[in-house]
Amino acid sequence: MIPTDLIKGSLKTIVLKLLQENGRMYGYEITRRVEELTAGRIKLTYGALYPVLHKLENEGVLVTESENFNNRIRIYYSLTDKGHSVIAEKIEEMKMFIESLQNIINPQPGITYA
Amino acid sequence: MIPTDLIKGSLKTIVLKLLQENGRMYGYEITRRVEELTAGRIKLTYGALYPVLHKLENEGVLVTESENFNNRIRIYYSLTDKGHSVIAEKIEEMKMFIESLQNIINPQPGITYA
DNA sequence: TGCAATATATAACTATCTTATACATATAAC
DNA sequence: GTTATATGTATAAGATAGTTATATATTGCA
Repeated sequence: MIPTDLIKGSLKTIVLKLLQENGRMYGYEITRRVEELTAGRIKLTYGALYPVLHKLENEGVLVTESENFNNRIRIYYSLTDKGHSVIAEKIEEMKMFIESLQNIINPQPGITYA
Repeated sequence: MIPTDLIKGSLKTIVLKLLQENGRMYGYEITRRVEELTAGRIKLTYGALYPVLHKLENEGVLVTESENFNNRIRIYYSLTDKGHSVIAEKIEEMKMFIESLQNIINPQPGITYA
């Protein structure tokens, strides 16, 4: 398991990226998918996820549609136009972050950035 | 520039990794080296760095030696035995973290973990 | 003489997540 | 039948870890 400290700052980017890939998803589904994609190494907690989803909705990054499935409510989230540009930016930041971390943990002489 | 939120949780690992690579370093030098290795994309703040160094020293992960250079005090930090095993562990976590992030931001069908 | 770089330090504040808790249904196992 | 597990959303209290601002002091360059 990856310690939560490491994951903290990436939560928003992870959520938005999944919505970009999948069109729309509900909260529970997002946690499932993250576990799947990371072989169980990243488990989002609901106490973190739902407040973030609500916040992103309030910021106009996400919109919701409520649906009923088997007598259970599902609240689907999807990206707004603003959301699409936000995630595009966050992905760039994430790539730079990963590249930077790799330069630190696996230093190679002569490595250069574009 | 990479937003600080993303970097937050990685601070300890970054610091310890540099000490593992370089034997011993002082605080100011660490921030310089991180900027160098990341093309200025990661800038550690002293308000974060020094408290972390002190904490790691208190935990027995680091030891210090004070030296005088040009009438300026330099406090060199280096890993203890405990520090060496701590960073080894943290590097493994960091690698899993990076791998996980890559699976999320760059999803490929059929990707599997070892 | 003034500014940038070098060098360490801490306190107040803020953001963000964890942990615990709450509520509610469906389904499989026993 | 009833118990456990999975599904599904939600929030409040507390902890953690960082940012921002500030302090102190020397060197070297313009």
